[in-house]
Amino acid sequence: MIIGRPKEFEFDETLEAALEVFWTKGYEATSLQDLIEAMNLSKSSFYQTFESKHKLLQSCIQRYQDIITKELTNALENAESGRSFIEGAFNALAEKAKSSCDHKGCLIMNCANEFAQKDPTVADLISKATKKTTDIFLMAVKRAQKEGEVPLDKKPLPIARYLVSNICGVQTMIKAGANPVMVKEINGVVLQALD
Amino acid sequence: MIIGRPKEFEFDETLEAALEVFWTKGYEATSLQDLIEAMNLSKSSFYQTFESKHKLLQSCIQRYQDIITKELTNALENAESGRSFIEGAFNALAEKAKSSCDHKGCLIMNCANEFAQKDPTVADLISKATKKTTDIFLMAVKRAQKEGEVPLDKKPLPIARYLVSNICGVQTMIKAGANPVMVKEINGVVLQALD
DNA sequence: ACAGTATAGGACTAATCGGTCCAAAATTCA
DNA sequence: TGAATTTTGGACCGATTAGTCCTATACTGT
Repeated sequence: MIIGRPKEFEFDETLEAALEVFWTKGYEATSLQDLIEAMNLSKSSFYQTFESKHKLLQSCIQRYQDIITKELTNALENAESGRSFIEGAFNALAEKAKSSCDHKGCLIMNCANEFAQKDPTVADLISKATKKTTDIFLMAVKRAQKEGEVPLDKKPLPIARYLVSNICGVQTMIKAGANPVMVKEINGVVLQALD
Repeated sequence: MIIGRPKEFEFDETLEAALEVFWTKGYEATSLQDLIEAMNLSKSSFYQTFESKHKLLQSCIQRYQDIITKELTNALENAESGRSFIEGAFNALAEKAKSSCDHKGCLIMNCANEFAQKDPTVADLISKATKKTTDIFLMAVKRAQKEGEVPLDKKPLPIARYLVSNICGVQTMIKAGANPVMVKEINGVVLQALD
């Protein structure tokens, strides 16, 4: 049995609310006030549960990574082919560029940009998350090769890293104001690397 | 003749000192204290000359754009070929990845990431700067085509945009912890788009 | 020397920052 | 009911935030 006064919030809900705020505003631009309002938490509950703003960010990065890893893995499993999974990922970016506002990008890469390598703890999380995503694209490329949609003489790992790098690049271009046409144009060139 | 007490600083010097700080730390993470220390300026001189932290950022972005536009234009003019200019730009990134610390990336893209489209004034500056850089790469691609180092059937503008996007992408990957080997690997795939 | 003009130093502001702490409230168990 | 345990609300903290303002200072022109 749980003893003591029961919690008035759910851990997952509040964590994901915080994730949303960090994702939208960035770490530095997010104040504690912003967080506890979005999370609908008292300050005491906040600190008791998440320890500090910085620790909370780490938890958010972790959670974000879990979510996208699951999503991408699912998408790859359900994709018609390895190649269509990859193309789908880039098409999704072009779709995102259409919705006028809230280009949040990718939390992992936002943090990579904001913290660079200044914060070792964050750097480590970022590096691991990037590796995980790269692994999924690596599987996709290998599968595409098996399926005959990518030439066998191409080395799959550089291609996978190239694709991840391009997702970051395109996402940044969107933040820099690229419109959907530009994004599709770029995507077209990007995907020629698979031919 | 200049009347009144003479300035004890030079505009360009202080502006570029500020640029360096914004470039290294980002906008939000930079305090006024950081700025006036780096600029070696009194608060009064700061506000009299640069109006506000936000206006100063705009001036820095402008200055940064002027600098890189000049540098890139020069590099292109002095390059052996359009293609070698492009390859040189990506090799420079791989070089940067070697020096262990201070991966500052590109101020323009850092700001694009930090502000996304939230700040219209900044968004406009970013968009214009991106266009200028793309124009230089466009010239490079066209020149490479004339020189027979890029097939004539490729559309130069999408290629130019693709190259700029990849510079952003690679720079983000470096911030995410990519080592020089990874960067070279990615660059190799990127440049295949010119074949 | 002195008026006019512009810069520099730094005290000062109100607001906000992340974070701590303690007492009140809400639960379980005896 | 009352002791034990946990969460919650909110007062409180010193430090820092961006920015203002006034006075002392340093120069030019007369």
